[in-house]
Amino acid sequence: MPTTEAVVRTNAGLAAELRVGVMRLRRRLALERHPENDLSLGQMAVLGLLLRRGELTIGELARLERVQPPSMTRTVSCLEQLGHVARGPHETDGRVVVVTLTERGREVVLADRSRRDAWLAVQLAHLTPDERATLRRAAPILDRLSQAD
Amino acid sequence: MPTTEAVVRTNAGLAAELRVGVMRLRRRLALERHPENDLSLGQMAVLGLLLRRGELTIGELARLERVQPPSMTRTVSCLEQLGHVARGPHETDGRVVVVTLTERGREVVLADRSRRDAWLAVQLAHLTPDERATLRRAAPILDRLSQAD
DNA sequence: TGGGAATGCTTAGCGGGGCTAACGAGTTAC
DNA sequence: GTAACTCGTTAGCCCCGCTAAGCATTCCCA
Repeated sequence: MPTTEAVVRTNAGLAAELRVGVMRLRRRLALERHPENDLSLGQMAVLGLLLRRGELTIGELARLERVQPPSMTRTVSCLEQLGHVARGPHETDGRVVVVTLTERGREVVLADRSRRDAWLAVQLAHLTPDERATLRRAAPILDRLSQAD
Repeated sequence: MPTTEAVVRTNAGLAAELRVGVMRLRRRLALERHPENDLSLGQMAVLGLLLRRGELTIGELARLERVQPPSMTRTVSCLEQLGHVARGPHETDGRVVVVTLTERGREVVLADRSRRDAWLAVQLAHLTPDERATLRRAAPILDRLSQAD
């Protein structure tokens, strides 16, 4: 029976470990919803993108989150119903829908994010500086991996 | 507008980056289902546990995956229907259900895992040795984070 | 300039997989 | 013997991926 350390020395072993770790951590993060807020992980991600990059189309949001358009349509519709986001027409292209953050959405995402990340930030504070440094380097790599073909 | 690097210097910023990265990578990994196999991420995780640790009860599986019992009941039922797993009685405690890997389940999980992790392993091979080393160190930290309260 | 191809979004519907609430069967403690 | 607890299940909710198919709109080209 190989130990975890030995298994992780191969790429396949590292792949398996990463898969399980990523899966479990996401599950844990999804759980961290405050009763008073009703933003899901996917909604958070979209509001975060709009906050950082200004208005975006449905298609751009879908590509950035690596999701199929129908999935993004649904998320945006939900956010629109909540009043956090507004749909608008494109200046020149009648097919395109432009999504913008409403003022209320801006407030909500900032407040919500700080609450939501509070749990994880606390856990991070319990790690050693070395471990935090590892995660700092790992985070962008994970994101890049998710964008690979 | 702060750059990503600056944001990640704080624990809250790192938390946000990790959240997004983990979310996206899990999505990407869940997508990597081969048409010929019908094992989902959750099913893989359970079969992997049984492969490594032998027979386990529903409750043990739920605790190990950090899932509520009803969720594990459903996953195990599905695996049982597929013939990859068998439910059995506990020796002394009539309440407990013991789950074991069938011979077929054993074969399937090994074949499936290698196919499933193939994509990720290829991506890992494209990274620099330094980046791979970072992920090797990060993987167990992610898993530990997922187990925190 | 008219018409087919391409593009952007939506609708409909499927499935995985989390959760809580409530309950029955079995066990334990008193 | 009975009350309290524990394990697993059922029922039902929600999130959030996906594909297939359809409707506008735009683009391109004969």
